[in-house]
Amino acid sequence: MPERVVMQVDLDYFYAQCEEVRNPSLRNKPVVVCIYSGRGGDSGAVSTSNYAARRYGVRSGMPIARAKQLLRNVEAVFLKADLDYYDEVSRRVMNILRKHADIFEEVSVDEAYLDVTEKTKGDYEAAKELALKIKTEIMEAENLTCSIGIGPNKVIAKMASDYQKPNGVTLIRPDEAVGFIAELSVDKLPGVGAKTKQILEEMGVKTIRDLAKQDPQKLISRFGLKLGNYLYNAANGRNDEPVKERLEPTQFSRIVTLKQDSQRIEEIEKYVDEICRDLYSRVSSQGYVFKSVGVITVSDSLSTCTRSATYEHPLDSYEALRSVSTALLSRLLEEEKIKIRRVGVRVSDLVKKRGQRTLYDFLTS
DNA sequence: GTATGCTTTCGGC
DNA sequence: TTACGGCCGAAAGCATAC
Repeated sequence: MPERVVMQVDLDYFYAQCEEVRNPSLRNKPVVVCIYSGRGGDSGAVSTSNYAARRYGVRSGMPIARAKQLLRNVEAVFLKADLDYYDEVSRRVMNILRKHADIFEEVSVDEAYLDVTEKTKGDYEAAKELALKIKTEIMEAENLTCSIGIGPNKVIAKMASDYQKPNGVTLIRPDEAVGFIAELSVDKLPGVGAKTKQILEEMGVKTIRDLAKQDPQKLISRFGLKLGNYLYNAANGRNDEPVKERLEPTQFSRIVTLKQDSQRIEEIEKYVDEICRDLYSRVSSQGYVFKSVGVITVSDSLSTCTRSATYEHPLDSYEALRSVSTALLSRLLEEEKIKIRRVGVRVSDLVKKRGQRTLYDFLTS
């Protein structure tokens, strides 16, 4: 296969940066974007924060009360996340990115891969020019900065964009890839979290250079065929995962925090009813029915439990979703003697309703 | 034993 | 000192069929 040119674009501290754009007086101050649980006070978690807040140790996922503690002596701003607004900004930015790619893959609200092999004719200098042009265009249209990584595959492009942020451009040519990642810690490799890192550490593997020298059979026996092969190849700068368009969502879910912890099914069912109503209207308005339904619970000790069911024919009404969800919930509550803090419902195995144009139809028309 | 498909958990943002 | 969201996609885990 001829050498590819892959670009990864990451919008910097996205939610907090959107807030700075909407209200420029926030710049220079620590900004913490929060999702409140609805239990009152500071109950909830930090979604993201700007770099001024990060300097004080604020991190995504942290309890809001802890972030307030870290920022107690500072003039900081805490905001409730406005997800609809961020989605709208994201949609406009993705439309800019899409038109510069041969193949475009939207990974999340703030991240995308672009295969630009043909657009650049395989020339890395041209790719760097294109990255600068994209950054300028996003700045002029939305006042947003982003970080861009360019490399011969998705893994190298992602690690390149992580290398210099915020507002960076990092170019790694094919012959530089192995050297660029060699001395980084293994957990810089996408897909290596705390668990894999610890196992590797026990094998005496700390850096990606160490990982690249391992016997691939040994990695496969420890991590399985798929992850073992991935680790071995990625550590050696190789990754053949294609950039591919994601035209349709694969699941929808909605989860809420109860006003207070409960183990009473009648109480929890009230929330499930409401969630099903809301979720069904969202899924239906986007033209989908679904063959799988799952309920998710989070206990008072923050452990997660789920139950799900798959049917041969798609479910296509709120009533069906509610009745399946409550049945799954009662089964879960019988089997697990836990106090529930949060409850949610998920639908997957989506099927497009008849007569609905797919996103693919729309984009290619 | 292996392939397949469904359920549950994990991890990133 | 503690504190704790709402999504998503994909991997891991498990059961079943052959």
